[in-house]
Amino acid sequence: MPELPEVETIRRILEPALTGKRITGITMNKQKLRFPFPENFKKRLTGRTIHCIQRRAKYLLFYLDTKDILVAHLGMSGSFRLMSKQDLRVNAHDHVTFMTNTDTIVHYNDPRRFGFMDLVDSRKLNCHPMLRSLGPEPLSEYFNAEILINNLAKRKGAIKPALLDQKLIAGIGNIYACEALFRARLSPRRSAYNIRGKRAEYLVEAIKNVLIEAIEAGGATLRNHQDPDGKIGYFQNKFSVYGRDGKSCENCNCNHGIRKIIQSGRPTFFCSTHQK
DNA sequence: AGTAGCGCCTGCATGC
DNA sequence: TGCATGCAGGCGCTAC
Repeated sequence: MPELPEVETIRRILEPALTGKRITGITMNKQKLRFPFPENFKKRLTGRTIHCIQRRAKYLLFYLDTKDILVAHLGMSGSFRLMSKQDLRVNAHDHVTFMTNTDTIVHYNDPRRFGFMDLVDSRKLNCHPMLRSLGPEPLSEYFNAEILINNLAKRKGAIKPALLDQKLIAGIGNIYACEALFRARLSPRRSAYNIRGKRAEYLVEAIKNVLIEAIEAGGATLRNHQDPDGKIGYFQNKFSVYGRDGKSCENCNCNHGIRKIIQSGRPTFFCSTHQK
């Protein structure tokens, strides 16, 4: 599923359901997802208690009572599903199942297997290859106009692909890049280094606001994905541009409406009248 | 050194 | 109906 708001939504559902619970068994029916599972995956997790669940960018971090952290990334199609033991049913693409010392079990489902799981020593979390070059968390105080301007200064290309670069800002994906640029009234084709001063301030505000609103809505649900508790988010109903090509722009009376273009091989949706 | 393109996978919508 | 094609919320690797 997952951009930052969707991963945060999942975290908020899993945390109360799993905190303090002990993993009593693990079932896996694939050797690897995107990458092989780490050595002794089952052994290192079985018997461990989950202390808390945090998030960094689009990664879920399960802190255990050992020094290990279970790092999980959902790729394009990963999801978690909470169930009780009496309803235990394995669906297609349930690749990992966690049993606990309570009635709670968790399935990790991922049809495309672009996600992955790893175990990392908590003291070395920031050295993990997938985490060490991540840029600032957009909802933290460390993400502000000054930082954004700095990070964009050396970028030659357009702003929209730059927003997808996790080294510059962590957690934004294709939907929220499009939505944030619409809110900031900035063209996705504008040069990244050209965003300074007020424009950078508007963009920072737009990014923070769209992410916060999406989290409050329980994330966006596309293609029948479900949250761990079986519910769906509804932010997809509040998209201003994503997937709305050919429709009219809510903020102007232009004739062209919302357009779809391809940037760096990925679709971008915008209104060329509203966004400059 | 920064950036575009490709590949990894499956499921779904579309069009013939 | 059946099949081929294109497309999808991510990201690392490669080649320029």
